Amino acid sequence: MTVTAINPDFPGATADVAASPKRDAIVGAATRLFLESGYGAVSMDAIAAEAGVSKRTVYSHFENKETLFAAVMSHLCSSMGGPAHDEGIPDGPPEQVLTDFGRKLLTMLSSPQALALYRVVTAEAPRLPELGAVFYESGPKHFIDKVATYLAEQSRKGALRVNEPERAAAQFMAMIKDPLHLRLSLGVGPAPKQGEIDASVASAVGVFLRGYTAR
Amino acid sequence: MTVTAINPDFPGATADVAASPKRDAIVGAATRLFLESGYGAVSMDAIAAEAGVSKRTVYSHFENKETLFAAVMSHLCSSMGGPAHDEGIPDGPPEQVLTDFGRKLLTMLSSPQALALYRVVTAEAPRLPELGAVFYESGPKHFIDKVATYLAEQSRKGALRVNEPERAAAQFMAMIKDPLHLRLSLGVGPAPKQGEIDASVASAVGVFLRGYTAR
DNA sequence: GTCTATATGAAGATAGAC
DNA sequence: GTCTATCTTCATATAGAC
Repeated sequence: MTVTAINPDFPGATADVAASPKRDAIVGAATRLFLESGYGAVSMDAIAAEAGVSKRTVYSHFENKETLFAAVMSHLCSSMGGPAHDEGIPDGPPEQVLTDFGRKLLTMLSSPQALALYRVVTAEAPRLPELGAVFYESGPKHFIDKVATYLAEQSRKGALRVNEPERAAAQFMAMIKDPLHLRLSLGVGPAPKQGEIDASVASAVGVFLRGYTAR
Repeated sequence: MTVTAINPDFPGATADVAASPKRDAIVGAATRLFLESGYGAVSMDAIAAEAGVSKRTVYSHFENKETLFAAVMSHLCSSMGGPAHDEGIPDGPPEQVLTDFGRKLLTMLSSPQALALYRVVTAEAPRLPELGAVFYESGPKHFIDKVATYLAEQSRKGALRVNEPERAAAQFMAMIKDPLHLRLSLGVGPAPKQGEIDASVASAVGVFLRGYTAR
């Protein structure tokens, strides 16, 4: 699913038309700098320097800073999650499937890139409402829908008892994500070790399954 | 618990010394503007105008913009949560107590003020690590600790079966908070109605209790 | 398309009078 | 302590040559 499909009016959502090397360099440089320091703290001078082009070149490709930012965010949102974004959730026993999915998800969300994107989007969402919406749809909502579909199917099979698949999926994602992600997004504590991720996921999956297992 | 008690080194954490009317006006104006637009987008001119004083007066009370920001954030963190901040969790049956606590918490977290504070802190945390830490301790961690204490006590009484109270408390908070808060913090969707909050809390409490009830 | 150089405006911070 | 007026810096955006 492309961002364009979600909202064609979001600036920068129009497809990456001609693959220009300098344009790519500009977008790449802007991506690094925006994720590192946020929108306001990055100057067009810095972007030009990081990209190895002149400032005039930046302005020949993008009307202004806002447009460039929108293009960068749009691209990041659509490519977020990497391979996991397009993979479906396989059929299988809930404990194994949810544990596997939860580990992948939490590992991804704990990455410095994902945290930086989340921070920037959260910060700029009030100013750019479309940005928040696009991020939510292509990120959290996208994964919630996948889990909800899986839960509904398992419920149909009798493996689980889930009356509101979307709400249950959001609760699952919350328990997987929030305890660690909240700390990390505030910069509290070090990067998590694999064992920490595994333990958090295992506990969350346990609570969730006890809460939603048919009896 | 004051911010000073958490980290005396956090700039602005020193107690509100002399109650000066103009100083209060400046802090009040800065609070409104920072919460509304974030750190970078607010100018010292705007703060002075909003406070009804000259810019020179602002600088006579605060060394620079950073210091003023730290003072505002410090004050907000310590007063966050309103009355609920200092109340303990009463003893009582888990379903009723957790539902009541969850409603209060989610209502507070859904308020425009709390959302604005969360956005600003998240955005500036990478630049000001102490800010993220102070917010986490006086906000999320503070409430997690309360819940953990309650859960441990109920576990001791045999009403619940909780081996890791802190982890369980974080999971509870996550299910209460995240589904709605994530959307709101990204500016997706309208302000929640009371019924929406109640339904979300009721569902989360149900899952949590089924996951942690002794059997 | 790309560069060097520059115009324009805003924001943080200060000078000096009262 | 407080004000008006100003300085300095820097970021967005543009001009004009190649």
